[in-house]
Amino acid sequence: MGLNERSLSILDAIVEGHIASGEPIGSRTIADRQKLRLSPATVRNVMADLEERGYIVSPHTSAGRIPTDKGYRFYVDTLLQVRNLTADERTQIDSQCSVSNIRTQELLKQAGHILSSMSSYTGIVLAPRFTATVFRHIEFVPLNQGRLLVIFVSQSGLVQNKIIQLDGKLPTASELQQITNYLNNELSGLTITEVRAKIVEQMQQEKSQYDAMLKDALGFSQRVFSGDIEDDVIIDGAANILDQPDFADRSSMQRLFRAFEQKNSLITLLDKSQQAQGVQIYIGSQAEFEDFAGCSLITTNYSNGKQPLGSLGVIGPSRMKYSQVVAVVDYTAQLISRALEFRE
Amino acid sequence: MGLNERSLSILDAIVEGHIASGEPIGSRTIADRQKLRLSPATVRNVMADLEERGYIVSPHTSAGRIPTDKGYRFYVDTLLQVRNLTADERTQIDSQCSVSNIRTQELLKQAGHILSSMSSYTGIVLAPRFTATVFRHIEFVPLNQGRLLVIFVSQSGLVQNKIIQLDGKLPTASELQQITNYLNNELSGLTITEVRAKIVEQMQQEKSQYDAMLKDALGFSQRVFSGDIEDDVIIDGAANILDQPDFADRSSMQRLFRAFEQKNSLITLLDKSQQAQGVQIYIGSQAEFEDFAGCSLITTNYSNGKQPLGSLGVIGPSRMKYSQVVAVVDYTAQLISRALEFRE
DNA sequence: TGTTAGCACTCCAAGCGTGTGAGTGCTAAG
DNA sequence: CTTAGCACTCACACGCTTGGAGTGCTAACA
Repeated sequence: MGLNERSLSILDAIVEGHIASGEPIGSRTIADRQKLRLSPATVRNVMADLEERGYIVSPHTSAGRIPTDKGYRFYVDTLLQVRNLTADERTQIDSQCSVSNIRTQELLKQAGHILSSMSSYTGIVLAPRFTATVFRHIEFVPLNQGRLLVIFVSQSGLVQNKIIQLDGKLPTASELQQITNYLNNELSGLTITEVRAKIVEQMQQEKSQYDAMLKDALGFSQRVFSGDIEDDVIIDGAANILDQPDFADRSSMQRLFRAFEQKNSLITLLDKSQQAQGVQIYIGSQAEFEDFAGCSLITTNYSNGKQPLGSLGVIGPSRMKYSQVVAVVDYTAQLISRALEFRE
Repeated sequence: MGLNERSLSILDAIVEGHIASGEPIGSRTIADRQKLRLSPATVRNVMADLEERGYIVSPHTSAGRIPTDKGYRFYVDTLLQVRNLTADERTQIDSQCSVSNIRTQELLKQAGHILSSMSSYTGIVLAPRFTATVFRHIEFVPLNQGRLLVIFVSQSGLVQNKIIQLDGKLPTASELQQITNYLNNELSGLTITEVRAKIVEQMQQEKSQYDAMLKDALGFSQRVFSGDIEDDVIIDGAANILDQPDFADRSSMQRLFRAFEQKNSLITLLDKSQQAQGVQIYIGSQAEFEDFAGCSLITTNYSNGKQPLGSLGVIGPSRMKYSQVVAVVDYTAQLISRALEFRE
């Protein structure tokens, strides 16, 4: 059932050859550059076998073979040799990243830029889920027309804001201050998810029915924390995919750019990879990845040293320089994790 | 020197014909669809004249004529008839825009989406310059590692934040509160530009040398307000330009997408249009617009009823449905202005 | 039995000549 | 000044040919 030594070696040569050149690879090319000296005819026999098993196809009768998605999958799972970054690449990355004294959001943008520029594909970064971050501070600023601006801050310094419309009477400044103090004391140190639970719990307690301030406080905060906060994805270097001959035709470019604008399917994938361990590779038209047919996505998560916060990675053609990109993604994630280590 | 009635009419027909079809327009086509009945030969004479004056060119000997940038310029300045939006289009726009109870940022994103979807080109929105907005509120949240999160809010509810690194002793909570109160009292109602001036002025006064709190307050705020805050441009529907046959070739697509990623040249243009009155049209390789050769930009500013806040518009090929897009841009700006009327 | 040389076959891509149609500029007549 | 007529140009599509790359198959060989 499995592939023998020789088949592996030939499949490897086909995939790497095709990644390097972009052209279909013929039996001759393989026979020439192969350590185990084989004639093209023998290689052809093996290739016919590999084709039957679905690892490679030929675009037409008289062309060489190119890997299928299954072929790529097999390649990254078993044959791929991840190389280390050169010292040069490393310094290049380090110099693009100023870790200290900077907003988390900026840091993540830098990460996106590093990913795209080092890979020459498209860099993507999923910002930390706000619901998973730890509550630090809340602040109310009354605006005009009965609108109330609510600002909340996570332990790491991530800031989110929301405007709520108050219908009834407006609280006075001192009432607002009271509410602020109350919430800051009660909720500090909880994750947003925990905050939500706590609010619901407290609202059900009898006490809240009689204490007007408490009632207001809970009412506000429920409205604040109830809506979903849109997940934030940073995309850098989308234009790079225009350089890829793999997407030269109009329609596939359109498909990709629309997918980038949509973002949802990216979020799903990045979210999944956030929960996983180590570097993940999604290939071609694998499930949940239809919008990105012909692409591969290499991701891993970043953390604050304690828990995963988000994930980052690179999207490029299936015909991708995996060994390099995996190294870049991995290193960038480490860099970002270290930078965030003391923030959350 | 000027063009006579007939030349105008023919130039108009060429531009509109080419906008509608994308093809070069020949003398025959014009002669057929023209009110003033002229033979193709006569039309040809006029066309030769127009070509000599630089309003049109023919891509090759045996093709019709297409407008030059100068031709488009003349067309939009003198010949363009802006049509009104149909009731249908209007409701379509209105339905895409929920004006109330929403963050300014969201509102502007909606505007971008309206612009791109209604024009089927690319919508762009320049968010209000933070420096031009009116200061409302400042808040300090201490983070770990001597980092201080500063949040400031404009009158309209726009929130910006910044992290500053404190080297020396950290202020206590009550000192921070004092500083907060002081700044909120002193600076409220000023624009950020005025705020900057005031800080400098106060720092020069003798008093600030002796009052430690005041010194801290001024020191912090100088650091906060000194850096430039990146102008924010919203781009929606960049993928739409892939539909345009005008940018079918690889290189011009790349050029455009890179320009979108850069943003600076867009900001320059949008900023300029913010200071101007009414709808502005930039065409082709006009000065400051080299990155967008082959494109036109239609913009106008939006306001809060008192002063211009930012600008919005549409980028598309020079061969653009000007009459429709101008109407869309204009209407959208009105919509946004009305929505922001009571916010600032 | 596995490997290899040889051969016929297929198919793409590039090159070339040709015909066609659209559109022009020019000239001479109205 | 306008127009009909005509010769000319050029892009584009079509068909044809050729060359090369690569395949599958078969038969011989170790």
